[in-house]
Amino acid sequence: MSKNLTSRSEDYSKWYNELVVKADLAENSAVRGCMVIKPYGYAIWEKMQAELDRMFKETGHQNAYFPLFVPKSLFEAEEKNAEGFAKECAIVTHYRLQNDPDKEGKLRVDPEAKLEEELIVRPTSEAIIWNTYKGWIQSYRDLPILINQWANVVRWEMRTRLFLRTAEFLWQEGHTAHATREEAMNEAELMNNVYAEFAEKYMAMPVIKGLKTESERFAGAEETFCIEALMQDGKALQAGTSHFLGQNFAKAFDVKFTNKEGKQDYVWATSWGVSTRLMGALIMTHSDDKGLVLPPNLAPYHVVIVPIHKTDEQLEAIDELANKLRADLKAKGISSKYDNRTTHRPGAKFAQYELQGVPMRIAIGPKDLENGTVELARRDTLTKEFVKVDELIPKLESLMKEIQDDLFQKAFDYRASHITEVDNFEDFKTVLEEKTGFISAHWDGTPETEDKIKEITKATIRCIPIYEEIEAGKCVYSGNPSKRRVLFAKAY
RNA sequence: CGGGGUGUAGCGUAGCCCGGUUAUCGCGCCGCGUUUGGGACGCGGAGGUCGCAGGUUCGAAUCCUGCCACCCCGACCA
Repeated sequence: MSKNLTSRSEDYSKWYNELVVKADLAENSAVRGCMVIKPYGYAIWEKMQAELDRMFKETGHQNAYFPLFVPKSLFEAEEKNAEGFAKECAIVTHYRLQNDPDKEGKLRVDPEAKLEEELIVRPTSEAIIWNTYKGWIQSYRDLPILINQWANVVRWEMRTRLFLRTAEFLWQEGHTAHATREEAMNEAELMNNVYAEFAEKYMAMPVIKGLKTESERFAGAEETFCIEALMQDGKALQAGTSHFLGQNFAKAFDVKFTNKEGKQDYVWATSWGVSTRLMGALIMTHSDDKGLVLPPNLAPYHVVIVPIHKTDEQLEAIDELANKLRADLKAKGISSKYDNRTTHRPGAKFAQYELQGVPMRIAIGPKDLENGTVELARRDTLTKEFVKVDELIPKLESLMKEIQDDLFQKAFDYRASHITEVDNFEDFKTVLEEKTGFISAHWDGTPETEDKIKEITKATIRCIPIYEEIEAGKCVYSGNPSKRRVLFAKAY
């Protein structure tokens, strides 16, 4: 089933609307490709943030915050980085409005209020952060600096896609400074591993850890680690990146330190980030035709309880049982919601919580009160069973883990069946079109071949997998010698 | 920015080619009643700058021009 996030069909627009709406401001609005994230969608992001933040802190990082605006002179300091982002920047040129003398009741930009120097709305924060680090670092004793920032950034993309590429997005960006090349490289790989662990353990989304080729690398980086995931429609998605920046930014911002030998050296840098794109990844990895399917580890609530009743007395009795169950669940760390609205019928509620992807659902009706049971349904398999009230809590505890594991396994099996080894270009094209997914093929290592393949097939090298057996062969396109296979795919 | 498409109520739409009563239908919304183990039903009701601006015409959702927005395909990208 295709899980195209940008589809406008009624079914899909219904569940995107549950999470998010496109920014829809006044007519003539130039707000383009931005998102309003609704409370339920934001709650999922908050769960992601909480787990990532914990993982960052466990690996020795601290949070800080840097300005939204980057003076143009700072922005352009690191040439490659500036060049990479130049085409997609929002720029502040004025700081004041005034009444328009020609149009009653309208405002215009005050031409007198032009800024001396334009401000770039950050598309990423390396420049402003490294300009700040300059003042913080003199000695190897000041290193390492291990800082993360939660922020919004703006990239004026030519074409936006809901969640995957919005003009403004929320993310975290880590920016670290180190005394040695080796330490910085280790940091970059460490954080890529943190991302991979988060993706697999919390999002139940299997990822491939790898390195980007030179042409896919972050602007200003010497090496880019990444995690690549495969969506249900067979397209690849870059889910996170971690960059070894070498001394590029230190040189651009003149950040030197005195090392143990008393000599001056430039600082070594990394940066790494994941964004609200991960919500798109989550949706496209697990959702089905009924809506979202959330892994328990990221669901805003794990269980929803729906009463079914005819009389007020029955509802009271169900309320009592539900509240007792909720207290027991809370004690076990399982979060729940009790929906005893009388304005909606049970069937409507069932459909709504399926749309929201709540992992487990309990329905309690008069028959259950008689029998001492409840009806338990799981979202991922859409199966239902009756469970004795006494056995419910341990059952839910084990189901939490089971659903989490099953979701991962299902996604893993799908991906495993969509990594295809290919040894000639005809097969390459056929597999790409008909089977989709990742293609593992030999590549001669040149950007020219990479470009050519992209031009012909629209497939790009998603990554050079890190943990894979090395095997020599011949390039699938040029026939030249190849040291190893790399992963190609069509990507979002 | 190039190629294609679409804009009609909160959402999804008919009507447009071939101009002509009060702009169609479904969902949703409001009221009353009956209902409640998978998206309830009946009756009544509210809700519209037909994307915007200009033009043609006795008359424009419909034809013409310009603009804007969105979607798909490129280029760009997390």
